[in-house]
Amino acid sequence: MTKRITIKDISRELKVHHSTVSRALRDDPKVRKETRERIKRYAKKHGYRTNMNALQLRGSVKNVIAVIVPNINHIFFSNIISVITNLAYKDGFIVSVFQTNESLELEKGVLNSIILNNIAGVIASVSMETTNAKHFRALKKYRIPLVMFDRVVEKIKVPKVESNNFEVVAGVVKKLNRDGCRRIAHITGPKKISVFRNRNNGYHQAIEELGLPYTYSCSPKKGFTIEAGKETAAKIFSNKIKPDAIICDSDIMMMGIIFQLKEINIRVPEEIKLVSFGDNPVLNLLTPNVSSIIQPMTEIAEASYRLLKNAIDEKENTRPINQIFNANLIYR
Amino acid sequence: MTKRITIKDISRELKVHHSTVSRALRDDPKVRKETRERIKRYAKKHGYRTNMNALQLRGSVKNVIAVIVPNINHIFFSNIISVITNLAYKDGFIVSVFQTNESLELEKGVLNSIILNNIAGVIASVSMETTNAKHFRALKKYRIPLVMFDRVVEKIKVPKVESNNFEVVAGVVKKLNRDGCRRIAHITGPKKISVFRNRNNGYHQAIEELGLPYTYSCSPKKGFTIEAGKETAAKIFSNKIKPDAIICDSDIMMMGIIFQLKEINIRVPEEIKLVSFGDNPVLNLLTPNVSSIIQPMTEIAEASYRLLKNAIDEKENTRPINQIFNANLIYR
DNA sequence: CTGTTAGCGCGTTCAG
DNA sequence: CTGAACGCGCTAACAG
Repeated sequence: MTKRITIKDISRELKVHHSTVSRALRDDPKVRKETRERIKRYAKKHGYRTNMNALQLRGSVKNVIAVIVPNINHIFFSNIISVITNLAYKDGFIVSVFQTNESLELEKGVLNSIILNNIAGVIASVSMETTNAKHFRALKKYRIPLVMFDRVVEKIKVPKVESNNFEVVAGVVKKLNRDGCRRIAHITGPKKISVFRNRNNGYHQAIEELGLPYTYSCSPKKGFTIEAGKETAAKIFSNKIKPDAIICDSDIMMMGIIFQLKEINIRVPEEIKLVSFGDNPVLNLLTPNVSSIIQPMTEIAEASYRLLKNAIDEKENTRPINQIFNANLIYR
Repeated sequence: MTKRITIKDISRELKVHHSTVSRALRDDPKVRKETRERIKRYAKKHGYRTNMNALQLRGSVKNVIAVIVPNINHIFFSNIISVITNLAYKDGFIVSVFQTNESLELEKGVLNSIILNNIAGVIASVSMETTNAKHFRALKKYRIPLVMFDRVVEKIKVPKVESNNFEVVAGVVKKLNRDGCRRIAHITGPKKISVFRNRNNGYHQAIEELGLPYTYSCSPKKGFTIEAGKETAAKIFSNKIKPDAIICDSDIMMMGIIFQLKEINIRVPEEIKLVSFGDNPVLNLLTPNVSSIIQPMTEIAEASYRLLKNAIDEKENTRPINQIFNANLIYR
């Protein structure tokens, strides 16, 4: 009651050696069946639990997986975490969640903490401030497998899971153009982060192919917030030439945009068409005039976990795999 | 590179005893400054990290906190986790997140896993199926402090953090009545869970005080989903007497209700007034006709963490504290 | 100031 | 079939 029961306690009580107890508890047939059962019964009765620390100290197992995200609060990330947690649980892993709050400094600290706690593997999506992968490379030194998803760093050779960002945005631009839009703007994130760069490249590529004269793209300084959406919309519509369509990488920001458009009496979709990466089902339901690009969150999460699991089991021999999943446009 | 560097490795290399290295690394003044610095320099250069498992095995530290929630995907819970994660990080704790998916069986498994991994402390909100606290009581046996929040189990004596559920719902009913509503319905969760029972009690108490003839309350079987909201709304409006106001404990369900009301052409708020516990800022923004009860999520998370931290530090001598925070109605 | 020894809980030899 | 001894990495107590 007052102290955790150990193998030695059992051995003392049952007058057998603790190594016998150890074997019995792991169903080693080398222990006589009778003794085995007696030991197991006693153990169960007294609520014996193997001490994971002792196991891990011996190097035989690690059972904690780390998930690093910029922000747990975002539906996209909380969904990913949710799926990973469920999968990991089935395999006997615990999931520790780390949140960088979009700060590189915090991200570095988080990686430190992960190494300190010798964790089995890491699934990560980087902060907006992250440009190089130096701190992630440290994991390799400690033999901790790493998988990146969504916001990946290109310079590091690890398995990665992404959406087809380039293609989907290019497709959206063309679709909008077919529907008559000629001044399409793209609100995205820092170019240094591949996911945003890819999307923006897809945007520019399509604009160019279509030969449209107007381009406008920008990225908020302080992360994707409703406030940033409002400000951005205000800025865009203070310009002389105003867009007739906006593609936005964040549904949270899109909220702010919608809000601001109401303020200045611009009707959606008559005067402007809106498309956003829409992970929030609530938002999808409530904004019948806004088109959504739906990312296959479950698939991304499953693939990320699977890749990490393989790396932990050393099935993948260092050959980094990139998996791309298709996002789908729901056009409204 | 190939293996994690240990204190012994350093001691071998630097021709000192490993205990000296241990002391030096912890800035023990008993080690000559010169030696100390030499050791620390070497350690840093070679990327030495203390092995947490060894520390934990010795019983000196535990640095993992578990947070148990029904569902990470819900804004309320992901918010709580976010705040706790940030706070815990500052104190050197890692946060492991466990998700019960509203299943009692899974919850039991989760607690097993927590005990197995001897974790420093637990912050929990129970599943919808949870009626007794037997599995939680096991934590006590292993001396793992527990704090419950939001969905608490009453029968167990641990620190708890809740909103003023009874009062806030009673207040809402009265407010609605002042605005002319006479047939107010309450959609809640299982009565076995205190948070829902308290809200429903507040509802009934106010109805009674006001002497209103109409009462209607129900709870979805399968948890709070958009689908459940649609079904519930459909059911309510197939009855002869229809409500002129609905209070809903879940904003997700409220989404389904709004949707269904549109289907059957009932106008909000002219024909019916809607109030929901609204944790989703996006939803708040988008539904100007729906009133929200805002829970002080940050405060709840902070208080929960603080209580747990105190329990871990043994500042609280087993005296269980209940903290109640006020939720606020934003009336629209 | 530094080295020696012991032990945290466990699994794995290696002997019997 | 079972016991004895050892070591994982670290710190604390004791001894110089």
